[in-house]
Amino acid sequence: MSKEASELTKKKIFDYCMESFAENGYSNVGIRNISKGTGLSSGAIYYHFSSKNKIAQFLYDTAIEILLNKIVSAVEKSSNDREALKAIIFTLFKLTDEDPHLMKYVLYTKHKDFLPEALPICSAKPFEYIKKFIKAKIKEGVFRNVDILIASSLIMGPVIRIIQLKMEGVIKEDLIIYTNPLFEGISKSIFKNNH
Amino acid sequence: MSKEASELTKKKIFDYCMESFAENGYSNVGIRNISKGTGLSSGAIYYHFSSKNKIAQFLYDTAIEILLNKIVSAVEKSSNDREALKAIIFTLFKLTDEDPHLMKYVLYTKHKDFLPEALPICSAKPFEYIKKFIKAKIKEGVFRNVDILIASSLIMGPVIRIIQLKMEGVIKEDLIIYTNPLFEGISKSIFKNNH
DNA sequence: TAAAGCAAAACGAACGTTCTTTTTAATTTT
DNA sequence: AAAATTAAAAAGAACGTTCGTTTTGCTTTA
Repeated sequence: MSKEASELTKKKIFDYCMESFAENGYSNVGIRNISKGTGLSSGAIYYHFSSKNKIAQFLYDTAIEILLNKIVSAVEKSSNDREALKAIIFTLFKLTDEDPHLMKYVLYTKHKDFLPEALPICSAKPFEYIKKFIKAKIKEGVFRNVDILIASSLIMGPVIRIIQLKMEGVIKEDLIIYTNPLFEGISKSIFKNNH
Repeated sequence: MSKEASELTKKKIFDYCMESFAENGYSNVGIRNISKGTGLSSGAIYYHFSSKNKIAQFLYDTAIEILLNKIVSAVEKSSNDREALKAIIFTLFKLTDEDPHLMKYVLYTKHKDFLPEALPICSAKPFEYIKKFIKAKIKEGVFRNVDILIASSLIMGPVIRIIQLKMEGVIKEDLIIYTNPLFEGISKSIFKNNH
């Protein structure tokens, strides 16, 4: 069988599990369920992944990497501090709109329950990157001089909250429309100069 | 057998399950585990609760009620708007310090995974109460006139974020020490007049 | 024709739950 | 007051089912 076909079935497993783990929870998704959902046999699944848990790990690692890349490139494209912060918010909202399952799996899942050695999500690379960004802006005197935990909570708290409201079905619309109003609110709490 | 003794064993099951469900996740806690943890037999457990799921429901309902009572009484004791908001934050932080398992079970659990008809936590009574409070303050012109979703995210987002950081082990200290600095930050984003 | 890809059946362990039996404590009877 | 009765409480084995995983064997492709 061709290598592309093999990669295709692997992708099929990936996609279905991302959606199903996110929507139904890891423990509620069995191999037989994945089998039915992908149209593959359990043997085929175990040919591509050595265990159910390894699928979850792979999903996690991949999702974290995607998220990190998007955030880094969003920040690097920005030409000033306010733009950078807004870009972070926009990127997270946009990704939630475009790939809700991925975002749900990353931000709305207790990975510790089935990935014992996974870092708490706030300590994962994307959020460590944001934390570093915030730290730098405090040091530069752009953000108010408050405890880093306070600062990152004031900034990321509302963002993550909005995303969770979307995931819980409270918000129906695309999240990107909330970028500006939320940014305005966050700005007032964290920027030293609100010109 | 005495009624008090019966209530005591029920409490024993309650306490162990609250802790164990919160720390290990509902699916990872079996009846045999509860049996071992409480020193009771599975028969004894099923004598007091008709199913494992019913235990989880009971925990949820009880926790929600405790939370609601604390928040309502905190708000009602306050003599002005700023005090009221600070009291909400303080109450949530204090409860997290005093009963981390309860708070973890309420705020850090995907109840939908095992309680199919549970409301999303943000739509549960305590948070609906807070939402009403925020709505009223917007109407009164105390808070800025922004979308209610934005307002509640700006206010509760950072609070919940701090609580989650504590639950993930990132924060070691008691949360109540963060009440004032966080309140100051949130104030700037939401109050019309920051005197 | 060897290897890769997959299907299907089967395995043992663990699950939630049920069942029967025993223990315990309070109440009633003598 | 002691003995008998009753019902609640708890124990623990057993049940059927589902779980993740393994095994075996058949296709299909390089």
